Amino acid sequence: MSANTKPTASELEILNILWANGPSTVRFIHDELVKTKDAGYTTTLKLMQIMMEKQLLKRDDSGKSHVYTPNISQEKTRGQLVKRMIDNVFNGSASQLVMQALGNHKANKAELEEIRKYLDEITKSNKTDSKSR
Amino acid sequence: MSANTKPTASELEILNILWANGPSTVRFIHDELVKTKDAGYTTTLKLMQIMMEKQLLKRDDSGKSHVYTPNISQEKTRGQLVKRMIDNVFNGSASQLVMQALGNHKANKAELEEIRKYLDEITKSNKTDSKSR
DNA sequence: TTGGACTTACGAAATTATTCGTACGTTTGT
DNA sequence: ACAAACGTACGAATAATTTCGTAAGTCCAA
Repeated sequence: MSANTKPTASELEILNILWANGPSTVRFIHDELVKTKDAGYTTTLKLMQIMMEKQLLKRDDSGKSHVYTPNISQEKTRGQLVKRMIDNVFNGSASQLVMQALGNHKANKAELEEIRKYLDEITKSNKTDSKSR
Repeated sequence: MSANTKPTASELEILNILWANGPSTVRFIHDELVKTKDAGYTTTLKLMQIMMEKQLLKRDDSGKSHVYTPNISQEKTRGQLVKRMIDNVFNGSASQLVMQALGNHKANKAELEEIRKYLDEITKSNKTDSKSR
């Protein structure tokens, strides 16, 4: 199902806006984009057309302005990108990545608690399931 | 000091080999690379020459074969890449990344323990230091 | 000493990603 | 009705990355 191409950096910017705001026109996306970077309108348009071809986006072209929707989920995309990073940068060790992320960023107390809770859940389901990986 | 260019995917492969094995010749790097992908020898050579220009590598060209050394640390590079991913993919939330990484990968018990220990350390130093970030 | 194996240097092709100009159609306000 | 505003399509320039062919130097064994 759906697309399997890795989004480029620019494509990811567009996807982020779509995931945050729901289905949008090129105009809307572009107005969001120029808040943080320079870009011509047709550049944004072209990018989104290419993303259509790659099946990263779907669109409804029944109205005057076309309305675009992501064709890949944020969740799945994040998973792919994280996996790639674990493989390419951390030699396959997720925990190395985790510790790098924690050490780097100085998470606040609430975040740390959230992570600990999550860790407890995983540990629990690991205990019942004797064959850990 | 040192380089600030972001290594490309191919460059990262080379850096990984160097970080794992220490200073190496093009021949050694290339032999490692072809274990996992197709590549011509001069392609590897050229890549490493370009990495020299970008100051990602240093080299000793006193001997017959030049010996290359990374000019950026694995630690620092990992930090940059993780930061970029947190900003671009996880809207600045390190804990989101952490949980994605943990949920994804099914870390084993030893890894989880390691992470928990690390978490404890951070929590402790957070407690003494009243102003958490 | 000479030829083969090995090396570096480097230009340039191939590939991929990004940017933009221009043409052209539709809508809208006057 | 018509011009300005706005929208899409699309070819092509530019830029960045990756690949490779070819030339030329060095080393060493026969």
